[in-house]
Amino acid sequence: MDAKLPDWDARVAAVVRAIPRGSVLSYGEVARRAGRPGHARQVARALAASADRDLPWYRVLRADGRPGLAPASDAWRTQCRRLAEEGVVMRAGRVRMQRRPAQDLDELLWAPDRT
DNA sequence: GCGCTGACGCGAT
DNA sequence: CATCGCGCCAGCG
Repeated sequence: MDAKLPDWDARVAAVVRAIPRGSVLSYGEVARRAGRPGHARQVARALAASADRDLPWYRVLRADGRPGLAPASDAWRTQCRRLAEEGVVMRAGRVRMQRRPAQDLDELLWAPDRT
């Protein structure tokens, strides 16, 4: 019904804050946990829009394990540094993360959101 | 109101 | 593995 979900940003923030120290999540995974499978881009936008400094946004990476920011950019370096501080190991500019064990294609296509 | 853009994802090449 | 291309969706000219 109401597709506006004014608390979307808040939800994303909550999910991100819940990421344990030294661990990471992909944008897509965050979107899923926030109740909107497939909305990875909106997660990115939410993070970019958020002015919350305490938000561990750096624990959110792309599905391929690379930071979503422009390589060598200011924020990019910050992200790598903070991750390193938490013991997250990066290899060739990307974090080793296990790719999601492809669930049923059906579910992927229908992607019902659970509010 | 329309079209471009982007802190994405994934199969195909 | 590294790249490319296309699909998605909401925010913003």
